[in-house]
Amino acid sequence: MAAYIQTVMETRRYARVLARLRSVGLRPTRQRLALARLLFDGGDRHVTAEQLHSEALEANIRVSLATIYNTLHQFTRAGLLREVVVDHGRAYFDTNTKEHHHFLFEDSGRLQDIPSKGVTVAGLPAAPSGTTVSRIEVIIRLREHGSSQ
Amino acid sequence: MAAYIQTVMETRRYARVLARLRSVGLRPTRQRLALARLLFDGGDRHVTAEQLHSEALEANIRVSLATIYNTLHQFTRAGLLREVVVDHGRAYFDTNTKEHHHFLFEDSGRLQDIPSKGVTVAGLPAAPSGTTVSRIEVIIRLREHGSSQ
DNA sequence: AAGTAGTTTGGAATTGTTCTAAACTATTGA
DNA sequence: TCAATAGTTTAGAACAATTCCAAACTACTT
Repeated sequence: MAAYIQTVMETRRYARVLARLRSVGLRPTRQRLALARLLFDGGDRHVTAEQLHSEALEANIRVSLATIYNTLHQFTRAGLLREVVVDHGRAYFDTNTKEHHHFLFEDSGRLQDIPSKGVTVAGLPAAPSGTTVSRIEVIIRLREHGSSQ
Repeated sequence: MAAYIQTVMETRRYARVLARLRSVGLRPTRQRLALARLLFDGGDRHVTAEQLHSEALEANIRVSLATIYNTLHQFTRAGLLREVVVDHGRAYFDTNTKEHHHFLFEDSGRLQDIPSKGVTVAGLPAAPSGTTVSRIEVIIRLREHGSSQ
């Protein structure tokens, strides 16, 4: 019985991802489905390409790094992911696409979400003419105590 | 007379940079003095290593790219510059070290200062225990109208 | 089942940056 | 003023993250 429910949920989850991919014009290939599962089953995450690649290999999903990059960018374009830039040299992809901000632990490079709820940025000048604001990003850089910084 | 004043100002500027370098334990070498002049004579700027390198070569200052990188980092450590991360793959160095935020023109990658004066970020949760805020960064990403984005 | 258009892949290429070891130069102190 | 020495600069190699490429593969259509 529990197993049955499990299966139903599986199927539903599968159907959802599948529909999502289709709706943005991406074929639901083996690789994309597997990566979508790694990315979206479970809470919000911040991953790098390398991280996702290792995870995939550990889970016995054979994917090339090139495909990881392709997929991350396609998902980002499709609005399933959001790219966060806090470290030149390394791109993070955030599975939380809702408006929110970040704590950045400078020592480890780790990111933590700050829900946008309640956070307000006031007193900003208007966007220069000819432009529109595409996003406001607030990053709070943190230093760990007692570390050699 | 004008020429004389010019010379005095030159000398003063030189003395200032020189003292500044000395005070942070950096020898005032030919290269560092020349780069300091390129960086700090004139208003606030956002430069990449490559940009500064080209400028130096154009101004007939023979410096290697390695030295550009060394110098930019040393100046940053000394508090003469501030590093801004908005683009993975490219490091920007900002000659404005006062607290302030940035407009980022997404299409061109150009940065523009927003004076911190008047800008307030409210409603942020406290820093996680064991950490202190080292800096709050606000980046307003702009999309240019009529461009192919 | 075959055709075709979209995907995936390994490996090469590219880009920005750091490293290295040798040559050079500012500073110190005799 | 000169030599010693400690800090700098440099070209080029090495590196890391990412993109490009052209060939092999696979999902979808008919």
